[in-house]
Amino acid sequence: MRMTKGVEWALHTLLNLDTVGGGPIGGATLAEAHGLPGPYLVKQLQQLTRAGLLASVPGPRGGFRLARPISEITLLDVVEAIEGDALLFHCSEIRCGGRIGELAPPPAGPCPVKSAMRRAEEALREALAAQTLADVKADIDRDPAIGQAIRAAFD
Amino acid sequence: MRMTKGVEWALHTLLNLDTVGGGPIGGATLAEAHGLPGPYLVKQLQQLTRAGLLASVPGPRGGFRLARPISEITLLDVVEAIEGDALLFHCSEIRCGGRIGELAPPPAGPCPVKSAMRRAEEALREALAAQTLADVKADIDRDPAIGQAIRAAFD
DNA sequence: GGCTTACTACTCGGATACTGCTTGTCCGAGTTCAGGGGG
DNA sequence: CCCCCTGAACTCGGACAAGCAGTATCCGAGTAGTAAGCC
Repeated sequence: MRMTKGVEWALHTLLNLDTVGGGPIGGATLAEAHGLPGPYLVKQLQQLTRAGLLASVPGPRGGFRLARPISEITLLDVVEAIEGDALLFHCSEIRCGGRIGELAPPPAGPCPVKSAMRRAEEALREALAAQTLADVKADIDRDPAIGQAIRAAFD
Repeated sequence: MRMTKGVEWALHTLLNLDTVGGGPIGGATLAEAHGLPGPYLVKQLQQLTRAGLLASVPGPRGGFRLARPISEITLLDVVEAIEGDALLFHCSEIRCGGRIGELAPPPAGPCPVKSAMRRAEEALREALAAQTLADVKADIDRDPAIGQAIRAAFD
């Protein structure tokens, strides 16, 4: 039950793109800003592009730019873009296997264990969807020096 | 971001132990009930024992029994026992690495990205802690045939 | 007949292989920009 | 002097290895029950 590093990388990179603004920025440049392995970060950014969070422009002077303002990007959008839409708890329906499955017909309703876990998982998704990247950036901007350093790193 | 199968196995096994009641039940018997690989299920049950949810008794006629009533076992207890207490989102503090880290001193406060993710994760933990195994069992017992089949499988 | 004792069978417990996913890297297709040549 | 064309360099995109955690399995340590032997 561990989240991929790509989520952290994507979040910071999206925030950097908003802080710097302007035209597209190359994947290598974005990676150097945080000391990340360039090609692998690009792999994650491609998933963000497929999810519609980023737009990629090829060729020289190309790179990635935000597809929409960060106030319209939630944490859930980023997590789902990187991690996929696979659920946290996958029910294997083991209640229908083994001796219990042989002795009783498959129950009609959904698995109560699955339902209970699904409720908890829904709480996570709601909490992720309730926060946008703009909220996070407002927290970062309490210290103006940080935004200044980020802009300087991309010159 | 996928939960271990062991969580599902542990939840069903704990519920079975409560349904059957009585003395300890061997790991192999518990595994056959759901058609699970026996030795591996025992490995998970050992973690539940270490967490204080189960009590193990060695020797013939031994096995595992509940260490406390399921009304005092939450979903969070089970998840933490199996998955460990590692957080879902691990912050690598990449904001302090690369060019940004070279240009600016390490920020004082906690990473806002980490804080935002931590809030969402806390919502998950609260939702897991709010549900006990007794709640799940009450849902299962709506169909009396299921409990009957479970008890029959352990005869 | 009752008690002690040794044995056996069954249990948990940890140490040991195997598989799939995360992580990391590389090379190729496509596009823009720049420079040179022609009109 | 302006326009067109060709070349090159830089970008993204997907295909290709390495490391690690989850998955599955096995064998050893320990204990209770049992049966035999002795008093």
